[in-house]
Amino acid sequence: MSHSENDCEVCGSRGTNPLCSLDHRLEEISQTKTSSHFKAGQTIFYQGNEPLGLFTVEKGLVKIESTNEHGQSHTLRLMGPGNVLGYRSLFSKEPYQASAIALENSKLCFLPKSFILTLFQAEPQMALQLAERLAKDLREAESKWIRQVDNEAPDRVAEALIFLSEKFGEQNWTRKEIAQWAGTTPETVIRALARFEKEGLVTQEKRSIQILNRPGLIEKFS
Amino acid sequence: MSHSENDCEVCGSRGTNPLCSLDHRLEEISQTKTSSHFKAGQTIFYQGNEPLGLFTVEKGLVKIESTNEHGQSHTLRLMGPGNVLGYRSLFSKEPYQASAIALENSKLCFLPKSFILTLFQAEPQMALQLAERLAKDLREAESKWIRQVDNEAPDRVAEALIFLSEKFGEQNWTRKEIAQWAGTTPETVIRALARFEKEGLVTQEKRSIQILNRPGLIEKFS
DNA sequence: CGTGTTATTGAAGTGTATCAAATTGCGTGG
DNA sequence: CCACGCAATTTGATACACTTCAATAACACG
Repeated sequence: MSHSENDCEVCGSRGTNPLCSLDHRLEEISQTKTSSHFKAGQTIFYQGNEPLGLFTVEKGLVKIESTNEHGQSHTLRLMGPGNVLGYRSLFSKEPYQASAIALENSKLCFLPKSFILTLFQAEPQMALQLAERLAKDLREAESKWIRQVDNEAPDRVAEALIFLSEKFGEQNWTRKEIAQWAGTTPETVIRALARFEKEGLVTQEKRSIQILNRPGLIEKFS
Repeated sequence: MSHSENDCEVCGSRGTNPLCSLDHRLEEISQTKTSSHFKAGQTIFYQGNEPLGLFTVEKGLVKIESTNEHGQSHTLRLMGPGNVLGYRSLFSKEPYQASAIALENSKLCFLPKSFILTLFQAEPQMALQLAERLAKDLREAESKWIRQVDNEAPDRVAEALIFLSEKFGEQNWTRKEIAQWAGTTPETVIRALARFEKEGLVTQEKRSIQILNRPGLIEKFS
């Protein structure tokens, strides 16, 4: 038996993705799924629309971002290889509360809602694994609100630097992207970075940021 | 057959509680559960501890509150009759990230973790209903972070007034409790209330607040 | 090589936390 | 039932962190 490029069995992100954790369902999933490519900047789904199903990031990086009526955007979550997209709306039976946008050229596979629901019926532990993800997201979201209240902007920038580098190391984040994650403005990010550089915590070369003293940054927000 | 006061079959919060939605399990649940009373101010579970199981609010009001190392507390969620406590930690397999404290004299019933897990095995749709709650909590938590970033303190106070009165009407909230919900200080709440009173949106009689112009308040944060 | 995006810096204004002090209101025990 | 004590509320003054706006510089890209 030969495997095409689109075969789940040879997918690199299979190990970390709860949707593909069941060997005996893999062939069925492989046949049902659709593979799609998105270029950097393209939108995978839009805030306000009805959920279609679940996406899995096979390669690339996707941000979940919410835009208010004033046009200001904030980054809520980031999804890399093996991560699932769209489960919040699926579980809550609500429209998407945010848009999903590719940050780099990405490959995703898609499973329609009807199939997912049948799968949940037959394999409840799969739903439970996604619910576990949901519960952890909730902890992170509530923690983030608290830190927004308690910590000052530079501390949140420090936290953003640590988080973004830890989870998506190679990425070259813009000041604006860091601001949208830290809940502040690009100018404040720049001034915080200048201070961190003076304190010897980071260096800035052109537009890229290198962390010199990780513990020093971590101390700022904990 | 006679029913005791502690019989699930005559429990007022049965209709809204996903844990008691299955008629054919009700007797089993009724036998397994433990009923407990908590006076206002008493703690039901503590941040940092391992989850024991799930609580259901039968009567009263409970706040989920997180306290940081500096002793500042913030209210994350509020639970009234029919609401379940402790599901986040149960799903995420993490310790409690916050404490649960009774705001008024409350009656809760408790089901141990082992029983819940068996129940989930047998009745997956029950787990899915809790996951739906989780997904909605996540939406609310992420929205709250965004509003903390975008809106000014008085707007958040207006929002707190609307939310708290809508969901737990009769309650007489202190300025501090409003502040802990709105992510600000009691002083700022007081000054916001004074402004709202001058604008004819609310009146303050002693320590109680009456909303005069609901739409006017809503407009402040939307 | 030019054009648009991103980054940087400065100045100005303001919202809100913080601290301190006075007052009000409430519950408790005498 | 009143008086007391304590907590909650209120008000004012102060400080400052951060947003906002604007103008310039650096860089990436076609």
